[in-house]
Amino acid sequence: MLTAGSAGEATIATKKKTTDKYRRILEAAIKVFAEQGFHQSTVSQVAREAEVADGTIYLYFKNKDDILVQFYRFKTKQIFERFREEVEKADTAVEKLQRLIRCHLTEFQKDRNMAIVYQAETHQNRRIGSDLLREMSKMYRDIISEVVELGQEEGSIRRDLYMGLVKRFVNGAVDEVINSWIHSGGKYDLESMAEPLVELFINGIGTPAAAADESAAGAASQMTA
Amino acid sequence: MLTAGSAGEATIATKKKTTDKYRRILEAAIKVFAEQGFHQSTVSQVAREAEVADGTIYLYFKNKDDILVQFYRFKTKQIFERFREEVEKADTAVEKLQRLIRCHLTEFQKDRNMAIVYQAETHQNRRIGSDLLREMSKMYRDIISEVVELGQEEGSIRRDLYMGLVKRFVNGAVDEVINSWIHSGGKYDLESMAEPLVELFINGIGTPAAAADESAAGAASQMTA
Amino acid sequence: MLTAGSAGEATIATKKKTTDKYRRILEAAIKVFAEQGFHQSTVSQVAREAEVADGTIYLYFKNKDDILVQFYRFKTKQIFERFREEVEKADTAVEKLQRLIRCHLTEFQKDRNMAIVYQAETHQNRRIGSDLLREMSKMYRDIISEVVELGQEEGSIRRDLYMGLVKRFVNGAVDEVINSWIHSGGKYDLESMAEPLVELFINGIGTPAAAADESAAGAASQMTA
Amino acid sequence: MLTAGSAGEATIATKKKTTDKYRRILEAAIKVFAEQGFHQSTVSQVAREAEVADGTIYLYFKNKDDILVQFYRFKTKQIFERFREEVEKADTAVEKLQRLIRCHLTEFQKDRNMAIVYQAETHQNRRIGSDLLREMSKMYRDIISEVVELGQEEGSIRRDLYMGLVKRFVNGAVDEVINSWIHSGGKYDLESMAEPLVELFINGIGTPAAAADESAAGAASQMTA
DNA sequence: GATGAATGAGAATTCATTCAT
DNA sequence: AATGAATGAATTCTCATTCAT
Repeated sequence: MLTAGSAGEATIATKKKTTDKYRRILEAAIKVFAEQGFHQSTVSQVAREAEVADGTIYLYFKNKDDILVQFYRFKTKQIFERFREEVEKADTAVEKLQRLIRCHLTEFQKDRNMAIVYQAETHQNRRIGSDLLREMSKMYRDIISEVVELGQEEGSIRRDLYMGLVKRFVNGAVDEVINSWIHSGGKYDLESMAEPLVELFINGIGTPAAAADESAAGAASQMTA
Repeated sequence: MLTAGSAGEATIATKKKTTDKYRRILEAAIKVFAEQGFHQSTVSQVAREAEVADGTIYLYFKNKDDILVQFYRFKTKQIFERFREEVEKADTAVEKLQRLIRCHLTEFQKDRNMAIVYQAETHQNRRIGSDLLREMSKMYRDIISEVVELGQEEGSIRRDLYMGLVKRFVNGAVDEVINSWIHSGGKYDLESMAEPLVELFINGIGTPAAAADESAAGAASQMTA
Repeated sequence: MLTAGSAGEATIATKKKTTDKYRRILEAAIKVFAEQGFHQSTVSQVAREAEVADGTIYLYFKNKDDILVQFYRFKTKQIFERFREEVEKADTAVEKLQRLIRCHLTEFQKDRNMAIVYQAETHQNRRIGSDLLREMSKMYRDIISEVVELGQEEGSIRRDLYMGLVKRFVNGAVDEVINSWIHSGGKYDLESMAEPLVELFINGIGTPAAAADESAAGAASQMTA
Repeated sequence: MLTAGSAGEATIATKKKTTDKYRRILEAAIKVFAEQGFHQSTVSQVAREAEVADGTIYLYFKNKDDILVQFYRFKTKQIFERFREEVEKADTAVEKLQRLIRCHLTEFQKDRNMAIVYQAETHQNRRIGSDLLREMSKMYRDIISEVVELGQEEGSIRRDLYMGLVKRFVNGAVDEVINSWIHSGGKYDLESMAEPLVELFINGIGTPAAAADESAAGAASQMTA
């Protein structure tokens, strides 16, 4: 999970060892943070879990906060790269959306510790610089935009949508599904929620008949900003 | 906001003063926590903001955590009572849903500090006993259930819905809308998001045509558990 | 136990009530101190036990330490008056000694809380001014001196004794017997230890034969200062 | 005094330093506690006296109480080992008793701070687990038992003795002699009290004549349990 | 690079004492 | 005299961070 894929598979032994230790610390940190929460965790606990000395951590990270920031930055980048890959595999908007959501759920299901820390920090917006948060938000929005715009061209997605709201609508629902899964102790299969969730995004909870009625009133009040 | 409505509107002067100080501390705490985060805030800062001595806080709260717990417990109760009231004012399911969402957004818009602390804790699930969190989740689910079931009877809401997912779908989207508003610095009007959001819940983002296509495939994969 | 016998049975109602409260606080304090130790006890606990307000305590006592000092001063005086009375009732030295020891044990057995606090403070020599402690030590020594001197005149007590040592010898043994009793939970009868203890003081643990041998060597090394 | 003899005389420099610091803290603590009393002393004062940082203390001791407990446990063990050694050096009961008492007094005279803290805690029975206290009491009793039983076989010590009482009799007297010495400011020679004290234990304060009279009455009331 | 002992600033909490009512 | 809410100084303990080895 935390493989620094882009780090270029260091060729020198020393470098390799170094990277190893970096990864070991990061993974240990996520485990400890997931179990106890960031504030309740101590640098010593992370060091013990990583089987390094306390001081060693400061050779790889500026300070305790930096562990979280580096994790978050790396993970965000990694996840969005995966998202892009997945979305590109499909042709239609609906299929793209489905792949996006499934990928999102699958990635978080694969590593529950990561999921816990990632979700907690996303909603904490303090330690993680708000720049990073904004950037992340934008990346998500860009993906959604692309998909929605494609759907609009295809005729499968409505044209009267406020993109900012659609992004929050999708992102919020997925996040909540993940949070519920975390709180449940990760007992059920998260990935299987992808399809029904997308179906809700597309069709909503209303009946077609009601939708027809609603559309008259609703469309009028639509935000278009 | 933080008026302990049920505390019995103390008639004696002494009692009144006591309640006053309790409220002053609670309000100060929420302000400080909102600005700096719970962990970054010190009891001394709260005391200074409330203009009381550090020790005074411990006359009203068991410890630092207890401030948050009492706030959360009280606020949750208060909010859900408001939700119930609002929902009952309307007759149709769609109207009920609209009132619920609008009320939710309005309440949080009214007090940004409260909103910040409340949202952060809801996604923190450490300090706040998970019992309280579960209970809160259930309350939300119950309200949604009622509305959805009414809609199903009316014929305005689909019958093939997995209630657990619908709850997360709605709750998640609303939460994300609130979070975005908080991060934006509370600059725009939150309440105005209610209508378009509900419209999305009802109709989804798909076009009726696409919905017709999708329903064939989608309905088959619907969770009904 | 804590009746201020010498206070003169106040004749005015107000005065009586006042004295009552003073006694109530003192008794409550001894109970609380005995159960938890002086430092572990709080003024509030004493107030609660005495059923008065915290502030009331400061109308009768200068501060927390003063409660202990007043108790100790009063109790010491009371005890030594009793000791004197008892000693005077007998004619022979041995009988006087027996009455003294029995009285000592009986008084402490009568009120275990008092015993606990008294013994602890006697060996603490910090809070209690060392003046008081010295005075107490002197009183004990004076009583012992009298008895021993009488015995020497009678011919029942040896003449080659260093009084300071005899006082410690007797006082130490009695104290230890009381301490053991306290630690045992006050389960057995303390008073019944008086007679065998005095018998030990008088005869020692050696056999007469050995004593004869020993006396030759022992007497030579006797302190006479 | 506080040398952790059994700690294995660390051979590595690092280890040595560690042990050094442990001892430095312990010695500083005893000094500070002796001067001000345990409760009146602060961890900071101990740290200052030991010339270490406050936090360093917590590397070697679980908490403030633990300093006292470790001191007491170690000292108790050390003292009783010395007692045993001394007792074994002599052949007759009287000589053994003399060596025991002299050793007891000598050890406490050697280190007045230790003596103050040790005596205070022995009579405090709160912080020090009562298990430890009971164990200590038992050790003392065992030594006394051995000596007394030997004396009974030799014919130098009376057979009609209640061992529990004899132990308190001896222990109490010695303790009181030490306490008096402490309160006097440690001015005179404590060791010199050993011989006259033992002489008192053996022969008592009565004259042989009186003893003869007394024995008739006394023996009858002797506890034999 | 790696270590881990040492540091000391900082935080929560307690509680004796005061004082307005 | 009595109250008890309020105070704030004082204390213990934690833990991120440093640095000599």
